Order: sequence, then C-alpha cells, then structure tokens
Amino acid sequence: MNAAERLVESTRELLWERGYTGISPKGIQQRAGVGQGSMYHHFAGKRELALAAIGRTAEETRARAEEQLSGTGTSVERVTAYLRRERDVLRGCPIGRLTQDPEVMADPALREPVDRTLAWLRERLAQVLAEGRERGELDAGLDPWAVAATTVAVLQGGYVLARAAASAQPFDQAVDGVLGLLAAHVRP
Amino acid sequence: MNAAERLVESTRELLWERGYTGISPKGIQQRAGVGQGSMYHHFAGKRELALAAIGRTAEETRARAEEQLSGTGTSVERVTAYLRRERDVLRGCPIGRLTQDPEVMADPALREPVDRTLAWLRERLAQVLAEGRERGELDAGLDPWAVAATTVAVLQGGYVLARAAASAQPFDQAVDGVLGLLAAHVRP
DNA sequence: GTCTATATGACGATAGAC
DNA sequence: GTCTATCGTCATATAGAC
Repeated sequence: MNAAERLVESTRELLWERGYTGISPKGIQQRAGVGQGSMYHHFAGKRELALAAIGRTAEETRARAEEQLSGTGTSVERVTAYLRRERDVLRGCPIGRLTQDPEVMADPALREPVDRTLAWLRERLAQVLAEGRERGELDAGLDPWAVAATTVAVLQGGYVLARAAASAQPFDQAVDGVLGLLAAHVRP
Repeated sequence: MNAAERLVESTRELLWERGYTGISPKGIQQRAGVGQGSMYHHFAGKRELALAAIGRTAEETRARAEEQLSGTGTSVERVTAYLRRERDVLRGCPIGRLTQDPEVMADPALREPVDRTLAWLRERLAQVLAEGRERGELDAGLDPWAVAATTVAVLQGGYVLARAAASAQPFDQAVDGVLGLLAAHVRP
C-alpha cells in the first residue's frame, strides 16, 4: 500500500475512534507510518484527508447494507439479516458517530456523505418494507417509512447504549425488541 | 449566579455542543464571563469541571424522564408521553452524545454517570412495560426488557438521524414507527 | 516524493501579586 | 477570589533542501 492509501486508511480508523475534532495530522501520520512532508505532498491538510476518508466509509457502508437488503428471502427476512449482521458493536457506526462532531456538522462538504448515507438507509429499508406489504407478507396498516426510520434509529441508538454499557447486550436487546414487535405484523 | 455556578453551566452547554474532547478551559471561561485565575481557584481543571457538569446533566435527565414515566395513564400512555415530550431534537441528547467521546469513555469517573443514566432509563421503561403486562394492558408475549431497550435506542438513534438530516422529521418518524408497532400489542 | 526546519497560535496548567 | 505573567506541549501548517 502506498503512502496516500495508508494515510486515508489511518484517517478512516482515527475518525471512527475519535471523530474529526479529536484527531490531528500528526496522529494520522504516525499511524500511517508516513512523514509530515509526504502527507502534505499528497493532501492539502486534515480536511482533505477527512473528505477522502469519509467518502470511502460512506460508500462502503451503503454497499455492505445493500448485500443484506438485496438478498434472498421475504421482506422481513432481509431486514432481519441486515439487523443481525455481524457488527463490531462497541466501536459504533463510523458514519453515525460523525453526527456528534461539531466541525463535521458545520462543514457542508464533510456533512454531505453522512446525511446521504443515513437518508439512503432509511429509503432503502422503506422500499424493502413497502415491497413486503405489496406482496402481502406484511399488514397493510404498517407505515414503511416510519418503520424504516425506527429500524435505522434502533441500530444507531443500539450502538449508543452498547458503548455506554461497554457491552453488546443492550444492542442485541434493542434489535430483538424491534424484530419482536415487527413479527406481529407478518401475515400468516 | 456566582462564578462557580456559571462555570458549571457553561461547561454543560459546551459539552452538549462539542463533547469533552472539543472543549477547552479558555472557551469555558469566556462563555461564563469568568477569568482564568477564578476558574482554577474553584476547580482543579477541565476534568473537575466536566465531572460536575456531567453529574448535574445526568441527574436532570433522569428527573425529567421520571416526570412522564411516573405520570397518570396506562403503561403505553406513559411511554408515549415520554417519547413525544417536547425536545430540542437537533441538539441531540446531552448524555448520549458523550458515548462518542473517546476521552469520556476512557475515564471511569466521567463515564459512570453516562452509563448509569442510560441503564436507568432502560430499567425504568422495562418496569413500566412489565406493569402494563401484569395489568393486562399489554400482550403477555411482549418482552419488557427488549422493548425498553428498543425504545431508548429509538430516541438515541432518532437524534442521530435528525442531526444528519438537519431536520426533526426522521426523529418523529422513528417515534411514530415504534409506537405504531407497539399499538398492535395493546389489548382491546 | 520525502525529509527537516521553522512559524504561529491554542491548550492546559502553575505562580504569585493584588 | 480574581488578575496577569509565564511555561512546556501540541496543532496545523509552510518552506526549502535532497
């Protein structure tokens, strides 16, 4: 892996762990094993590195979700596969955590991929749920958009609870809870 | 309000807006309108200020939740009152946001009130739901602990979605979604 | 492309006068 | 109690040699 590539990967890791406000060019260089001059040759500064890093993480996040959501099975089976996918729960969501960073939220270019990824997730889940309703797998009374927002919120909030508790248990409970509630809307 | 009091209040605001990693003694002093010497006379440093500020915010958060959860009405009515309570959605949760701060999570004393508050919320909601089940208001099949975790996660995740979208709409949708799902478990 | 040197300001605190 | 002076370190680059 070349210097530019290592720098972006280090930035991705550090953004995940510490957020934009919590990282420094020096820290990125050290983790990447790249000198100062080299970093400033490839990138204009911390912000340019973050733009590249966040863009890549956003793309990856959408691609991984699409794997489960476009898989086989009923609507509810695909949502379940997405929610129960193996996750590094205590690390949290690398996109969702950026919503808590004041400098990311204040910068339209840094913010855009965060907004877009979470909006896309809600929309994609709403599609899957609407499909399930049309196929008669789910009750007609279910609101796909509301339940989609609930589902994404359970994930994001589950990470918060897990990190606070230093345990994956509350995350798993929250997922169990929403899937249990949803089960009552599956048609026989 | 005296200097010590103003310092704690400024710290509470800044922690909410920027997290522990994102604030500085200087910023706290300026918002409080208090000089450097005065700050270090009343508090040993940034960490001591944060301990006082987080402790107070945690207490207040639990007290405000208890207002709705110990109110009148059925189990589901009280949970609904809590979820639909007026909130400054775009500011997020002053406790939940601290789970994304690496320095808070690394310091047991700073972390404890965060953990305790979110654990208390889950437990209190589970109590309310269990009570509803015992009284026959809710289906016997409902798991109070799982649904409690889901409910708190919907709140915390709702804040994340709202901040990303710069709109309260996804928060409201997520709340509507979980209440809609819960409605199917209310006994006639 | 990568290195070292240098610059400017902020961070987080301590010391001692008033 | 509050003020000003001072301190060592880190943040975020820029400049120019190799």
